[in-house]
Amino acid sequence: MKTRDVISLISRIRQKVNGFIVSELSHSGIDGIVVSHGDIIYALFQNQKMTMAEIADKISKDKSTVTALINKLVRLGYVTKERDTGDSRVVYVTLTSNGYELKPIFEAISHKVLEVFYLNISQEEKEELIRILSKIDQNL
Amino acid sequence: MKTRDVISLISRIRQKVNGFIVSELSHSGIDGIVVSHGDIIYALFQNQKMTMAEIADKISKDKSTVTALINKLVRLGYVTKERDTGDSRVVYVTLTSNGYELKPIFEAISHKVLEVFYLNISQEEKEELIRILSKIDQNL
DNA sequence: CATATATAGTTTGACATCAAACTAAAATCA
DNA sequence: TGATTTTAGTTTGATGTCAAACTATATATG
Repeated sequence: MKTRDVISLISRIRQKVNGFIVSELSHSGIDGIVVSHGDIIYALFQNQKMTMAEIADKISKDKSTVTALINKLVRLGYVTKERDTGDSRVVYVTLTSNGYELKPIFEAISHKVLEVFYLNISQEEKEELIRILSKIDQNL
Repeated sequence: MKTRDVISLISRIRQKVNGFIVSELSHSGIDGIVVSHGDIIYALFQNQKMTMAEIADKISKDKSTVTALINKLVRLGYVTKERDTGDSRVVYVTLTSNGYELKPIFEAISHKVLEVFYLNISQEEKEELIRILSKIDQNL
């Protein structure tokens, strides 16, 4: 019984975290963005310039999904697309200044989420959790 | 770093498990069903007769989502809907015989998923994992 | 009792998501 | 070099998902 429970538990936690993040974004006046958009922006903080394929790989979404997500971020003014001059199949995505301005907000939210997430969880427990989850991740 | 990782880890595991389940269902000749449908059917194995609201609550989905999911399950012949004779707002959902026939298949898949999921995870680790995840679930 | 409020589900519109088909360009290779 | 294959992205169609508006019925309240 516990066994099957662990999967619902994981689903539920993920869903709550996503809800939490979207709600926090909304509180910061950032609307119309879902976690996948956040993942893309987050990835671009670390990698100024990424191709569509790199983004798809990074956020584990289908490339056609990424097309839609990026088009929305373009519409919202957070990123721009430009074709590679050498290989014109390739599209590079970069943050606009509006996009960069999200960084401190994202960091604050990230911090806040983890604060709630890890409330009353000791350092040993955190490490144990990540260790076990990593093993499971590799199993699958 | 590890901190934010744990959330991607959880998302990734959930995604892999979902993919695994859908793939297994497909191997058993059951197509056009996603995990949410599975969750509903699973819930109905334990509770022969449920209202739409009960199902929504059980699988943590919006009631309008449940309307769509149930309509699909009706179309596929796995469940039936009928209105309460007393309170005609209420709709009861029950499994058809076709639906019941899924039970052994679901059990086999559930078993198989957990076998892979928990490969090389000791009993202590399982318990520790569930204990920590339950705390996190309550934090959120 | 009549009006107001609450409740159960459905409908509608928007959007994330995927898979499959498609387009265009690059790389391979014969 | 010309044909084939591979690669990067987009488009299209289907579907799950949610929130908000809506319908219909039941309950509460004056």
